[in-house]
Amino acid sequence: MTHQAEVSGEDILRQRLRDAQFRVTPGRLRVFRALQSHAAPVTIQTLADELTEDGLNLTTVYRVMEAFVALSVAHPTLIGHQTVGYELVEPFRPHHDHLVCSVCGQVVDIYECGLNAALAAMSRGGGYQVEFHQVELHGVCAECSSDGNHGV
Amino acid sequence: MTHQAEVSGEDILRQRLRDAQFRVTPGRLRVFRALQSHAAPVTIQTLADELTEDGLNLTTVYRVMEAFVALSVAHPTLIGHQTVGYELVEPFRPHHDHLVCSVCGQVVDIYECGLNAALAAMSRGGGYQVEFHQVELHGVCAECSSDGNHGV
DNA sequence: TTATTTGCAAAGCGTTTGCATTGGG
DNA sequence: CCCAATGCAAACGCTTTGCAAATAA
Repeated sequence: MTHQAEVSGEDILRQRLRDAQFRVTPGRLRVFRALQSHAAPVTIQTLADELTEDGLNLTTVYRVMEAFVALSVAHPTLIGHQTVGYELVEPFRPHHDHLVCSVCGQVVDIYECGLNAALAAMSRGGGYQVEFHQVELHGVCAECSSDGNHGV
Repeated sequence: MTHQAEVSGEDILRQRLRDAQFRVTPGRLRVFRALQSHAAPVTIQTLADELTEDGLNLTTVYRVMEAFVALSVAHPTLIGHQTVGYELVEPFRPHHDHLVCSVCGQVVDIYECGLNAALAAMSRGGGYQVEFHQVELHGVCAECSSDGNHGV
Protein backbone atom coordinates (compact mmCIF):
# COMPACT_ATOMS: atom_id res chain seq x y z
CA MET A 1 0.00 0.00 0.00
CA THR A 2 1.85 3.06 -1.27
CA HIS A 3 1.38 6.39 0.34
CA GLN A 4 1.47 9.17 -2.25
CA ALA A 5 3.04 12.15 -0.55
CA GLU A 6 1.78 15.65 -1.28
CA VAL A 7 4.42 17.84 -2.88
CA SER A 8 3.69 21.50 -2.37
CA GLY A 9 5.01 24.34 -4.48
CA GLU A 10 7.08 25.38 -1.55
CA ASP A 11 8.70 21.95 -1.42
CA ILE A 12 9.62 22.21 -5.08
CA LEU A 13 11.02 25.67 -4.49
CA ARG A 14 13.15 24.43 -1.59
CA GLN A 15 14.46 21.65 -3.74
CA ARG A 16 15.23 23.90 -6.64
CA LEU A 17 17.05 26.36 -4.43
CA ARG A 18 19.18 23.64 -2.90
CA ASP A 19 19.98 22.13 -6.29
CA ALA A 20 21.35 25.49 -7.37
CA GLN A 21 23.23 25.95 -4.09
CA PHE A 22 20.96 28.76 -3.08
CA ARG A 23 19.93 28.82 0.53
CA VAL A 24 16.38 28.48 1.70
CA THR A 25 15.80 31.72 3.55
CA PRO A 26 12.77 33.36 5.12
CA GLY A 27 12.99 36.21 2.62
CA ARG A 28 12.79 33.88 -0.36
CA LEU A 29 9.90 31.98 1.11
CA ARG A 30 8.03 35.18 1.87
CA VAL A 31 8.44 36.52 -1.63
CA PHE A 32 7.35 33.17 -3.00
CA ARG A 33 4.20 33.16 -0.89
CA ALA A 34 3.43 36.70 -1.87
CA LEU A 35 3.70 35.73 -5.53
CA GLN A 36 1.42 32.78 -4.90
CA SER A 37 -1.19 35.03 -3.37
CA HIS A 38 -1.55 37.10 -6.52
CA ALA A 39 -3.56 36.01 -9.52
CA ALA A 40 -2.14 38.68 -11.81
CA PRO A 41 1.48 39.68 -12.42
CA VAL A 42 2.79 41.98 -9.70
CA THR A 43 5.46 44.64 -9.71
CA ILE A 44 8.40 44.53 -7.35
CA GLN A 45 7.01 47.69 -5.86
CA THR A 46 3.69 46.07 -4.98
CA LEU A 47 5.39 43.06 -3.47
CA ALA A 48 7.66 45.29 -1.49
CA ASP A 49 4.75 47.33 -0.18
CA GLU A 50 3.26 44.15 1.22
CA LEU A 51 6.47 42.67 2.52
CA THR A 52 8.34 45.61 3.93
CA GLU A 53 5.57 45.96 6.47
CA ASP A 54 6.72 42.60 7.77
CA GLY A 55 10.25 43.86 7.97
CA LEU A 56 11.59 42.59 4.67
CA ASN A 57 13.95 44.92 2.88
CA LEU A 58 13.22 46.35 -0.56
CA THR A 59 16.67 45.48 -1.84
CA THR A 60 16.12 41.92 -0.75
CA VAL A 61 12.93 41.71 -2.78
CA TYR A 62 14.88 42.78 -5.84
CA ARG A 63 17.58 40.24 -5.18
CA VAL A 64 15.15 37.43 -4.49
CA MET A 65 13.29 38.16 -7.71
CA GLU A 66 16.53 38.12 -9.63
CA ALA A 67 17.22 34.68 -8.22
CA PHE A 68 13.70 33.48 -9.01
CA VAL A 69 14.01 34.55 -12.62
CA ALA A 70 17.41 32.90 -12.91
CA LEU A 71 15.97 29.69 -11.49
CA SER A 72 12.84 29.89 -13.64
CA VAL A 73 10.58 30.13 -10.63
CA ALA A 74 9.05 33.37 -11.87
CA HIS A 75 9.22 35.34 -15.06
CA PRO A 76 8.70 38.96 -16.05
CA THR A 77 5.75 40.24 -18.06
CA LEU A 78 4.89 43.63 -19.41
CA ILE A 79 2.00 45.26 -17.57
CA GLY A 80 0.62 48.30 -19.33
CA HIS A 81 3.11 50.30 -21.32
CA GLN A 82 6.16 50.65 -19.17
CA THR A 83 5.80 48.44 -16.16
CA VAL A 84 7.37 45.07 -15.61
CA GLY A 85 5.51 42.62 -13.40
CA TYR A 86 6.39 39.11 -12.27
CA GLU A 87 4.43 35.93 -11.90
CA LEU A 88 5.18 32.35 -11.00
CA VAL A 89 5.59 29.84 -13.81
CA GLU A 90 4.96 26.12 -14.01
CA PRO A 91 4.99 24.01 -11.94
CA PHE A 92 4.35 26.68 -9.32
CA ARG A 93 1.23 27.76 -11.07
CA PRO A 94 -0.56 26.42 -14.13
CA HIS A 95 0.43 27.82 -17.48
CA HIS A 96 -1.85 30.52 -18.78
CA ASP A 97 -2.00 33.37 -21.23
CA HIS A 98 -3.32 36.89 -20.97
CA LEU A 99 -6.24 38.86 -22.26
CA VAL A 100 -5.39 42.52 -21.76
CA CYS A 101 -7.94 45.30 -22.00
CA SER A 102 -6.43 48.29 -23.72
CA VAL A 103 -8.92 50.65 -22.13
CA CYS A 104 -8.98 49.75 -18.46
CA GLY A 105 -5.77 47.72 -18.37
CA GLN A 106 -7.43 44.77 -16.71
CA VAL A 107 -5.62 41.47 -17.24
CA VAL A 108 -7.62 38.26 -17.44
CA ASP A 109 -5.90 34.89 -17.35
CA ILE A 110 -6.76 32.31 -19.97
CA TYR A 111 -6.13 28.78 -18.84
CA GLU A 112 -7.61 26.93 -21.75
CA CYS A 113 -5.17 27.21 -24.54
CA GLY A 114 -5.32 24.88 -27.49
CA LEU A 115 -2.31 26.41 -29.11
CA ASN A 116 0.39 23.91 -28.37
CA ALA A 117 0.25 22.15 -31.71
CA ALA A 118 0.12 25.39 -33.65
CA LEU A 119 2.92 26.88 -31.61
CA ALA A 120 5.09 23.83 -32.09
CA ALA A 121 4.60 24.21 -35.84
CA MET A 122 5.57 27.88 -35.66
CA SER A 123 8.87 27.13 -34.01
CA ARG A 124 9.86 24.43 -36.50
CA GLY A 125 12.44 25.27 -39.12
CA GLY A 126 14.54 27.46 -36.90
CA GLY A 127 15.67 24.53 -34.80
CA TYR A 128 14.35 26.15 -31.65
CA GLN A 129 13.59 24.09 -28.61
CA VAL A 130 10.60 25.91 -27.19
CA GLU A 131 10.52 26.02 -23.41
CA PHE A 132 7.39 28.06 -22.87
CA HIS A 133 5.17 30.48 -24.65
CA GLN A 134 3.38 33.62 -23.73
CA VAL A 135 0.38 34.80 -25.65
CA GLU A 136 -1.14 38.19 -25.13
CA LEU A 137 -4.40 39.14 -26.70
CA HIS A 138 -5.00 42.86 -26.58
CA GLY A 139 -8.42 44.31 -27.04
CA VAL A 140 -11.35 45.89 -25.31
CA CYS A 141 -13.20 44.07 -22.58
CA ALA A 142 -16.97 43.74 -22.55
CA GLU A 143 -17.39 46.36 -19.87
CA CYS A 144 -15.26 48.98 -21.57
CA SER A 145 -16.86 48.49 -24.95
CA SER A 146 -20.34 48.92 -23.51
CA ASP A 147 -19.90 51.98 -21.35
CA GLY A 148 -18.02 54.91 -22.81
CA ASN A 149 -15.14 54.38 -20.45
CA HIS A 150 -11.93 56.05 -21.53
CA GLY A 151 -9.28 54.87 -19.16
CA VAL A 152 -8.56 53.43 -15.75
CA MET B 1 -7.83 53.77 -66.34
CA THR B 2 -7.44 54.37 -62.67
CA HIS B 3 -4.10 55.29 -61.22
CA GLN B 4 -3.52 53.51 -57.93
CA ALA B 5 -1.51 55.91 -55.78
CA GLU B 6 1.23 54.57 -53.55
CA VAL B 7 0.52 55.20 -49.89
CA SER B 8 3.65 55.09 -47.83
CA GLY B 9 3.83 54.40 -44.11
CA GLU B 10 4.86 57.96 -43.63
CA ASP B 11 1.72 59.17 -45.38
CA ILE B 12 -0.41 57.07 -43.07
CA LEU B 13 1.48 58.41 -40.10
CA ARG B 14 0.89 61.99 -41.22
CA GLN B 15 -2.77 61.29 -41.64
CA ARG B 16 -3.08 59.64 -38.28
CA LEU B 17 -1.27 62.49 -36.56
CA ARG B 18 -3.56 65.07 -38.15
CA ASP B 19 -6.68 63.08 -37.31
CA ALA B 20 -5.67 63.16 -33.69
CA GLN B 21 -4.77 66.84 -33.83
CA PHE B 22 -1.13 66.06 -33.39
CA ARG B 23 1.25 68.07 -35.50
CA VAL B 24 3.53 66.59 -38.10
CA THR B 25 6.95 67.55 -36.84
CA PRO B 26 10.49 66.70 -37.87
CA GLY B 27 11.06 64.96 -34.54
CA ARG B 28 8.12 62.63 -35.03
CA LEU B 29 9.15 61.81 -38.56
CA ARG B 30 12.69 61.11 -37.50
CA VAL B 31 11.66 58.76 -34.73
CA PHE B 32 9.29 57.03 -37.12
CA ARG B 33 12.04 56.50 -39.70
CA ALA B 34 14.39 55.24 -37.04
CA LEU B 35 11.77 52.70 -35.96
CA GLN B 36 11.31 51.65 -39.57
CA SER B 37 15.00 51.02 -39.95
CA HIS B 38 15.04 48.43 -37.18
CA ALA B 39 13.90 44.86 -37.63
CA ALA B 40 13.83 44.09 -33.92
CA PRO B 41 12.25 46.05 -31.07
CA VAL B 42 14.46 48.93 -29.96
CA THR B 43 14.82 50.70 -26.66
CA ILE B 44 14.33 54.43 -26.31
CA GLN B 45 17.97 54.59 -25.36
CA THR B 46 19.09 53.03 -28.64
CA LEU B 47 16.86 55.32 -30.67
CA ALA B 48 18.14 58.29 -28.76
CA ASP B 49 21.74 57.30 -29.34
CA GLU B 50 21.07 57.36 -33.06
CA LEU B 51 18.96 60.48 -33.09
CA THR B 52 20.64 62.78 -30.62
CA GLU B 53 23.65 62.84 -32.92
CA ASP B 54 21.37 64.57 -35.39
CA GLY B 55 20.39 67.10 -32.77
CA LEU B 56 17.18 65.53 -31.52
CA ASN B 57 16.58 65.79 -27.80
CA LEU B 58 16.29 62.72 -25.58
CA THR B 59 13.19 64.06 -23.89
CA THR B 60 11.60 64.52 -27.27
CA VAL B 61 12.19 60.88 -28.13
CA TYR B 62 10.36 59.89 -24.96
CA ARG B 63 7.49 62.20 -25.76
CA VAL B 64 7.23 61.10 -29.36
CA MET B 65 7.16 57.48 -28.32
CA GLU B 66 4.42 58.22 -25.83
CA ALA B 67 2.40 59.74 -28.65
CA PHE B 68 3.10 56.81 -30.96
CA VAL B 69 1.88 54.33 -28.38
CA ALA B 70 -1.23 56.40 -27.74
CA LEU B 71 -1.93 56.51 -31.46
CA SER B 72 -1.14 52.82 -31.94
CA VAL B 73 1.72 53.53 -34.27
CA ALA B 74 4.14 51.58 -32.11
CA HIS B 75 3.82 49.32 -29.11
CA PRO B 76 6.07 48.22 -26.28
CA THR B 77 7.52 44.75 -25.92
CA LEU B 78 9.62 43.16 -23.23
CA ILE B 79 13.19 42.53 -24.33
CA GLY B 80 15.10 40.31 -22.00
CA HIS B 81 14.16 40.53 -18.35
CA GLN B 82 13.85 44.18 -17.57
CA THR B 83 14.04 46.14 -20.75
CA VAL B 84 11.16 47.62 -22.69
CA GLY B 85 11.58 48.00 -26.43
CA TYR B 86 9.28 49.45 -29.06
CA GLU B 87 8.37 48.44 -32.56
CA LEU B 88 5.96 49.63 -35.22
CA VAL B 89 2.65 47.83 -35.58
CA GLU B 90 0.35 47.30 -38.52
CA PRO B 91 -0.07 48.85 -40.98
CA PHE B 92 3.38 50.34 -40.55
CA ARG B 93 4.93 46.95 -40.55
CA PRO B 94 3.46 43.48 -41.01
CA HIS B 95 2.22 41.68 -37.96
CA HIS B 96 4.63 39.15 -36.55
CA ASP B 97 5.43 37.25 -33.41
CA HIS B 98 8.66 36.51 -31.59
CA LEU B 99 10.90 33.59 -31.03
CA VAL B 100 13.19 34.50 -28.15
CA CYS B 101 16.33 32.57 -27.29
CA SER B 102 16.69 32.34 -23.55
CA VAL B 103 20.43 31.78 -23.81
CA CYS B 104 21.69 34.43 -26.20
CA GLY B 105 18.66 36.69 -26.11
CA GLN B 106 18.35 36.79 -29.88
CA VAL B 107 14.87 37.66 -31.12
CA VAL B 108 13.64 36.17 -34.39
CA ASP B 109 10.47 37.42 -36.03
CA ILE B 110 7.86 34.94 -37.13
CA TYR B 111 5.68 36.20 -39.93
CA GLU B 112 3.75 33.07 -40.69
CA CYS B 113 1.26 32.68 -37.95
CA GLY B 114 -1.67 30.36 -38.38
CA LEU B 115 -3.07 31.19 -35.00
CA ASN B 116 -5.84 33.58 -35.82
CA ALA B 117 -8.63 31.03 -35.60
CA ALA B 118 -7.29 29.55 -32.39
CA LEU B 119 -6.76 32.97 -30.86
CA ALA B 120 -10.24 34.09 -31.79
CA ALA B 121 -11.58 31.04 -29.99
CA MET B 122 -9.51 31.85 -26.90
CA SER B 123 -11.00 35.29 -26.60
CA ARG B 124 -14.59 34.13 -26.89
CA GLY B 125 -16.71 34.01 -23.78
CA GLY B 126 -15.24 37.06 -22.18
CA GLY B 127 -16.81 39.37 -24.71
CA TYR B 128 -13.44 40.79 -25.66
CA GLN B 129 -12.93 42.51 -28.95
CA VAL B 130 -9.39 41.50 -29.78
CA GLU B 131 -7.37 44.20 -31.51
CA PHE B 132 -4.05 42.45 -31.84
CA HIS B 133 -2.11 39.63 -30.36
CA GLN B 134 1.44 39.07 -29.38
CA VAL B 135 2.91 35.62 -29.13
CA GLU B 136 6.28 34.96 -27.65
CA LEU B 137 7.89 31.59 -27.86
CA HIS B 138 10.80 31.25 -25.49
CA GLY B 139 13.37 28.57 -25.93
CA VAL B 140 16.88 27.83 -27.04
CA CYS B 141 18.00 28.56 -30.57
CA ALA B 142 19.81 26.02 -32.70
CA GLU B 143 23.16 27.67 -32.23
CA CYS B 144 22.95 27.88 -28.46
CA SER B 145 21.77 24.33 -28.06
CA SER B 146 24.65 22.98 -30.15
CA ASP B 147 27.58 24.85 -28.70
CA GLY B 148 27.85 25.07 -24.96
CA ASN B 149 27.15 28.78 -25.01
CA HIS B 150 26.04 30.20 -21.71
CA GLY B 151 24.88 33.68 -22.40
CA VAL B 152 25.67 36.86 -24.28
C1' DT C 1 32.67 27.65 11.02
C1' DT C 2 32.19 29.75 6.51
C1' DA C 3 30.15 31.42 2.59
C1' DT C 4 25.75 33.27 1.50
C1' DT C 5 22.20 36.46 2.35
C1' DT C 6 20.34 40.49 4.39
C1' DG C 7 19.86 45.36 5.80
C1' DC C 8 21.08 49.91 5.33
C1' DA C 9 22.71 53.88 3.05
C1' DA C 10 24.54 55.94 -0.84
C1' DA C 11 25.33 56.05 -5.66
C1' DG C 12 23.57 55.45 -10.37
C1' DC C 13 20.74 56.24 -14.02
C1' DG C 14 16.62 56.07 -16.80
C1' DT C 15 12.40 58.91 -16.97
C1' DT C 16 9.53 62.78 -15.98
C1' DT C 17 8.49 67.62 -15.25
C1' DG C 18 8.59 72.86 -15.57
C1' DC C 19 9.35 76.57 -18.19
C1' DA C 20 10.97 79.49 -21.85
C1' DT C 21 11.56 79.21 -26.84
C1' DT C 22 10.52 77.54 -31.33
C1' DG C 23 7.58 76.44 -34.96
C1' DG C 24 3.51 74.02 -37.28
C1' DG C 25 -1.18 75.00 -38.94
C1' DC D 1 -1.17 84.58 -34.61
C1' DC D 2 -1.99 80.74 -31.32
C1' DC D 3 -1.30 76.55 -29.23
C1' DA D 4 1.41 72.47 -29.59
C1' DA D 5 6.11 70.68 -29.59
C1' DT D 6 10.91 71.12 -28.41
C1' DG D 7 15.17 71.84 -25.74
C1' DC D 8 17.32 72.26 -21.57
C1' DA D 9 18.04 71.55 -16.80
C1' DA D 10 16.47 70.10 -12.60
C1' DA D 11 13.74 66.90 -10.02
C1' DC D 12 12.19 62.17 -9.28
C1' DG D 13 12.04 57.54 -8.29
C1' DC D 14 13.29 52.95 -9.35
C1' DT D 15 17.28 49.94 -9.26
C1' DT D 16 21.91 48.76 -8.16
C1' DT D 17 26.07 48.61 -5.37
C1' DG D 18 29.32 48.37 -1.27
C1' DC D 19 30.06 46.90 3.05
C1' DA D 20 29.21 45.17 7.70
C1' DA D 21 26.16 42.21 10.43
C1' DA D 22 23.26 38.16 10.56
C1' DT D 23 22.43 33.41 9.38
C1' DA D 24 21.69 28.97 6.67
C1' DA D 25 24.15 24.81 6.09
